[in-house]
Amino acid sequence: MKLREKKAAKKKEEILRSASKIISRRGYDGATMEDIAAELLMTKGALYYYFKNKEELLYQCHVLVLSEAEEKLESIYRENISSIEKMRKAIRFHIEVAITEKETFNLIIKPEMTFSEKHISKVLKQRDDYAGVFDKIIQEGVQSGEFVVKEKKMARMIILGSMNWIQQWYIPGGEKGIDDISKVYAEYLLKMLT
Amino acid sequence: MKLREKKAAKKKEEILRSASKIISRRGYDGATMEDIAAELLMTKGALYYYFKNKEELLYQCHVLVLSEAEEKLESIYRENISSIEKMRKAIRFHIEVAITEKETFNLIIKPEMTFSEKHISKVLKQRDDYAGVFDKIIQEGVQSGEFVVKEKKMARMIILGSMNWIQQWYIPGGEKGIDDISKVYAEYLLKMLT
Amino acid sequence: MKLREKKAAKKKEEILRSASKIISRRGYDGATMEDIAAELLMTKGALYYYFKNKEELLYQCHVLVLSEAEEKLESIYRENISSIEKMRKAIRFHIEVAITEKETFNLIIKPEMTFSEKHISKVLKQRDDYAGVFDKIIQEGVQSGEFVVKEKKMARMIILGSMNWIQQWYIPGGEKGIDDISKVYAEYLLKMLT
Amino acid sequence: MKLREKKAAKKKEEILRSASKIISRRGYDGATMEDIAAELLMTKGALYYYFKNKEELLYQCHVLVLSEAEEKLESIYRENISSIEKMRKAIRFHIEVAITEKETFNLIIKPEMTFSEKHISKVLKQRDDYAGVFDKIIQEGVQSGEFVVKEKKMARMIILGSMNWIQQWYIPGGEKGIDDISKVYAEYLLKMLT
DNA sequence: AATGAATGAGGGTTCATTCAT
DNA sequence: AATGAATGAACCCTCATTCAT
Repeated sequence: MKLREKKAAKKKEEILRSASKIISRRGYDGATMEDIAAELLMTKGALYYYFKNKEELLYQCHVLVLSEAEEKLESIYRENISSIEKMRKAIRFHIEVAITEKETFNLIIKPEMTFSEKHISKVLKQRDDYAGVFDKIIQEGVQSGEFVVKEKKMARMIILGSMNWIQQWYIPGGEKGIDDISKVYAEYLLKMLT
Repeated sequence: MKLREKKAAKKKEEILRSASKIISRRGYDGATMEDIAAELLMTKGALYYYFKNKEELLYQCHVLVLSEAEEKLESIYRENISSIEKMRKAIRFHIEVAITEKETFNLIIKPEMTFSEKHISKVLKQRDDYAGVFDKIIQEGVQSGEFVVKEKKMARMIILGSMNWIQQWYIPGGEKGIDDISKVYAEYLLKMLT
Repeated sequence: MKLREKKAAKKKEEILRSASKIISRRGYDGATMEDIAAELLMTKGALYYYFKNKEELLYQCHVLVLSEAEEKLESIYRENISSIEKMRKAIRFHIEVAITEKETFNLIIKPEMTFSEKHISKVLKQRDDYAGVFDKIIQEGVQSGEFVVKEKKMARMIILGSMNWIQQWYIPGGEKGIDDISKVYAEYLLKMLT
Repeated sequence: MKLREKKAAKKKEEILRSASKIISRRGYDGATMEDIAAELLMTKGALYYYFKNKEELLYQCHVLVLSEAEEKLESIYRENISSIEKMRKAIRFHIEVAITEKETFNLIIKPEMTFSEKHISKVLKQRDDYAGVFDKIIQEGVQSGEFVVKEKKMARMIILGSMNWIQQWYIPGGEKGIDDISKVYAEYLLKMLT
């Protein structure tokens, strides 16, 4: 029983990983169920054994990717370091995820166009939760006097927005590596906050 | 003949304006040729008289929107004001365009997914040209001593990225208007540059 | 204009005739849009130019067939003959339709299983209207003293039901022709009414 | 072994009862093997242990339902009462079955559309056998002078057809109950025979 | 005796595209 | 310069059926 379920759960996750890869490569509309299945050496029909339909599959992708990321982010928030250091780590982490898992992170963009009413609110909630960790870091920094920010939400938007944009121009193996980018972004964005 | 051509050109532009509205409302895949035609009280077939295919139509949208925007941006750059003021104006302008013409500006995101190889390089070139104006302002500001920026390209990326992200959360008629947003963004981003 | 429209209307009717043929041959679920299109030497897609979807196509079949039949039935009712004679003619007509156009008449059976809520009420209404003509004839016959019927609705149900069942066993070119059947049915059913 | 077989037979019958319920509720095409299995708290696959395929399952439904009905009908025929009374009872019984077990009785309609050549002749034979009991009652009644019928087959067709049609309009819990309907039908149909 | 998992053939539907008129 | 009509490819999804376990 337990074994079976575990196997099924593993398969589901496997599918989700593949799916998010394809989806971000081709876009939500561009990624066909056939594509996703092919990547997994399955047939279309098999996907429907695990997921009710395309939207459900996509939604689960979103849940998987974002909850993992949020967890990691929270752990950074709980570390016993200065707010500046937390923000630096958070920036570094987010950029890494946004780039190396570009595939899955793209799902976050334009969710209204992808999700039906049934899921949209939950999707937005999860996004807010994730962004909320950045808010908490900023808030903490302001209270400790490390940051000087009046419009905290706006600041957070600027930080996240600028990082999410990286995917647009980042070229793997290009001149600048993730490390370089992270350092500069952290430096400049922290300059804005302090 | 000349008249004919002018008439056609006008019609073409009319189509492009409508098209970009629809496309950004529904997304590139979501917008059907039928939708676009309907908005113009035309039939699908007529569009093909003016444009070879959907991609061509989209490409022309991109050209139209971006060249207009670049022109305006250049005119700001040529104004006889400080670099800080130019940047403030540029930020204000870009945000305004990105929001009020969100419709058309969305075309800029993820061009590789939409355009075939035939157009992609030209599209990217135009984007670079547009971004180049920001580079020029930064460069000028650094030379004049107004800005202190070592990684100029990165700084520009942060500026543009953060602004382009606004569409993701901006709600027309919401708490914050474009003016408010522009002011805060300009303040914070300039804080980063100076 | 008028010409165009007429042409389209003709085509629509053509499609409906073919469709009802196929549908009754294979059943509603068994009849694929491909089958229907093939019969008309069209492609599937073309059908969707004329009809929104399969249900709409089917619904229009129903409307076409039943309104024609009702009209004819009404004309029998308006003839200047005895109620007995009217009933005899109506029986004869209905049997003929039910047999020779078996294809289309089968649509009437089990409409709840075929039509969605959107159409079901209209479909049932039309069926009632058609049956209503039989009611009128019975009513008239009772008033004129030709018929002796207390449960008029039931009598009508028996009459229509028995006739609709003919399709189940009738074999074209078999021992009994439509004429024979009609005569016997009329005789026996009238015996019930008088 | 014997026990095993008995157990299997019991299970088979259980399945058939459930199946006919589902099938008639949703129609033959509408009822999926999954639906049928679910009603029995089984999985799809298990059905295939007992029945070769869907058609076989349906065929066995038909056999079960009809042979039970025929048996009962025969017992009515063997009762020591007048032909009129037998017919009245037969009518009453058939209506009851057709309504309360509407689920299973629908299988009888349009068998050609459901069964392949392999089964069709046997299905039709069984239907004929069932109808044959009505024939016998009519025949007996004619010989005893109770009925006056020349076209006996036709008369039987009218009787059965009118009754089978009841499902089309009968609404459980409606104005008329089975008792009422049976009485009127018996009265009118007997009027036709006598 | 039964299950979970997978397959594969189709079915309805949408749409960019074409073309005669 | 534009339209109505049609095509065809692709897509999402369903389901009877199979099979290893």
